[in-house]
Amino acid sequence: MRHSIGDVSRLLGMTTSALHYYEKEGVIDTPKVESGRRYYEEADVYRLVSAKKYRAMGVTLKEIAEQFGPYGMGAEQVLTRMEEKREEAMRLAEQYTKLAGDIDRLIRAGREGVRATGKVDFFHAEDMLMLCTESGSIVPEDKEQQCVAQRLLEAMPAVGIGVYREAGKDAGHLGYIIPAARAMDFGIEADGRLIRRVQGGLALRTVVRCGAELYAQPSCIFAALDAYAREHRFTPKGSYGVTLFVDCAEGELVYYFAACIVIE
Amino acid sequence: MRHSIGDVSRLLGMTTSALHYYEKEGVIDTPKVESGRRYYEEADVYRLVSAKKYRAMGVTLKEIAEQFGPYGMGAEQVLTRMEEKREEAMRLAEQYTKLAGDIDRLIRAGREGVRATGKVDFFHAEDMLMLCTESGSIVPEDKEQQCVAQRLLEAMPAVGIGVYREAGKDAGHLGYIIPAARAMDFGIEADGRLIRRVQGGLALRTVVRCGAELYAQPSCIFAALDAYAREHRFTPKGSYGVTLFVDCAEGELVYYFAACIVIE
DNA sequence: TTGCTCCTCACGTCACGTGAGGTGGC
DNA sequence: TTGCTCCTCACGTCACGTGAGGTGGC
Repeated sequence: MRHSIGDVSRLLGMTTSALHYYEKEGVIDTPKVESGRRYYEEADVYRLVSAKKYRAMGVTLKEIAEQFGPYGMGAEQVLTRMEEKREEAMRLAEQYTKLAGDIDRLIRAGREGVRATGKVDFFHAEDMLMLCTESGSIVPEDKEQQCVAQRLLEAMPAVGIGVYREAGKDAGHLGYIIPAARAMDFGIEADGRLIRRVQGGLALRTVVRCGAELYAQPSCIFAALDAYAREHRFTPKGSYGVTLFVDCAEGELVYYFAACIVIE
Repeated sequence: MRHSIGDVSRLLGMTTSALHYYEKEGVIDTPKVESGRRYYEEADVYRLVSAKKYRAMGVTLKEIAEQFGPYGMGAEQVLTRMEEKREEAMRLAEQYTKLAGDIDRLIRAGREGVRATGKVDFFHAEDMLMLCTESGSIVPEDKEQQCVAQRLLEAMPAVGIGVYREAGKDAGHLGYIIPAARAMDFGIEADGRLIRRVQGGLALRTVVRCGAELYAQPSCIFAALDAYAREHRFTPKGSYGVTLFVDCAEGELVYYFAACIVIE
C-alpha cells in the first residue's frame, strides 16, 4: 500500500514541509517518486513514526538519520543513547522544578514588597551568602574575582543583586546575594574572603524604593530601618537587602529592595 | 565607574557578541561610545544582570526589552509575567519527569528483549489501548481516523507501533498501542470503535524478530507463541505485541517485537 | 474548466557563536 | 613595535513554518 504525503502528514501531525525536511536530512531515503510526487510505503511510515518517537525523546534528526542509515546502529547502541536521553530528561525535570521554586520565591517576595512598602515588621531572616567587590562596584576589577562572580551568577534566578553592611559600619556594598540553603545546590560555599556568610536571625524588615543614589550610597536602603532601630533601641547586627524588581514604568529606573537589619 | 565590554562579559559569563546582540535587540540602549568602544555604567550592568535573571526564567529578549524600555512595565505586569513563567516551568518539569519514565520503560523492555529473544515465559500483561485501521495499513484511509491516530501519536514515546489479534482469529492488525494507564494522562479513551481496550491478565510472552513479512502478515509475530500454547494446551484469549526497536545494523530492517498471548 | 494536492526554492525564526578583516591604546 | 582588546559585518545553527510561483490529476 502506498500513501500520499498529505495522508502521512495528517497521521503524524506534521506539515508536508517537515516531511520534506526529514528527507533532506536523510531520515528517510527519498521515497519513490513518480511524476514528481512522493509515495510512502508502510515501512517508510514505520520509520517516520519511529523518528517521531526518538524526536520526542530529544534525539536530534542527525542522530536519527545515523541510526536509520545504511550503517545504522544495533540494539546496544540505541539503548545506550536512550539511557543518555533518560538522564537528560531527569536533569531537565529537576532543573525546571527548581526553577519553578525560585520563581515562586521571587513572586512571593515581590507581592509582599508591593503590599508592604514603607512598613516595618519583624521576621526570621535566612542565612545568606554574599559576594561584594572591594571597589564597591557591581563589577569586580580582578579577573579572578570576575570568574568567581560569574560562577555565582550561574545560579540565577536564585541569586540576585543585593546590598550588605557589616555591623557597626556606615558604608554598604553592592554585590550578589543568594540564600545559603540554595547555594549548596550549586556547590557555592563561603570562602571567607570573596564570598561571605551573612548570619540570619530575628530581624527588622521593610521594603524601600530608591533611584540612582543606590550606586553612590548603597546603604541608603537601610535609612528607614536605621531610624526605626534607633527609636526602639534595637542593637543592629549585620544588615542586608535584596532586589525585588526594577520598575521602569515612568522612564526613570526605580529599584525596589527588601531591606533587613538582623537584631539577634 | 565605567566598565569595558570584556570585564562585563567575564562577569556575566557571556561572549562580547552576546552583549552586542542584547544591544541590537534593545535590551540596553547603546551604552556610551567613545572612539568606537563601549563603556558600561553600573546601571547598565545592573540591567544586564536583571536581563540574565529573566532569561533564566525563560523570558525572551523581546519581552525583556519591552520590560526595560522607555514605556516599561510596572511591578504588577512583571509579576503576572513571572507567574506565567512559573506555570510554564512546572509544566515542563512534569513533562520531563514523565518523559524520563517513558524512556525508562522502553529501555527496560528493550534490555529484557535482547536477553529473552526466543524464550517463552509468563508475566502479567497490562491493559492496553489500541488503534487499528480497517484496511490493515499503518495509515488510516479516512481523514477523521487520521486525526484520531494523530492525537494518539502525540503521546509519543509512550505510544508505539503494535500488533493486535482478536481471540480465535488468525489475522493480526498493525496499529498504535499504549498502556491504558498511561493513556489517561493524555485524555485518550477507548471509544469501542477505533480505539479498543485490550484486556491484560496472565500471559505467555516472548520476543521475536521479523522482517518485511510483518506488513503482509502482522500475526507472524505470534507464530512461536501459538505453537507453544498448542503444545501446552493453553486457551488463547487476545494477543498483542509492541515494537521494542528496529535494528538497522545490517542494512536490512529487522523489527523486534515483544509479543504476548493472554491466557486468563 | 475548476479545485485540490503536490512540487521546488527562498527566506524567517531565536539567541547567540565563530570567524574575517580591520582599528585603537599601551 | 608588539600584544591585546575592541570594532563591524556576514554567515551558521536547528527543526521546521510560511509564502511564492508553478505543475499534475480528477
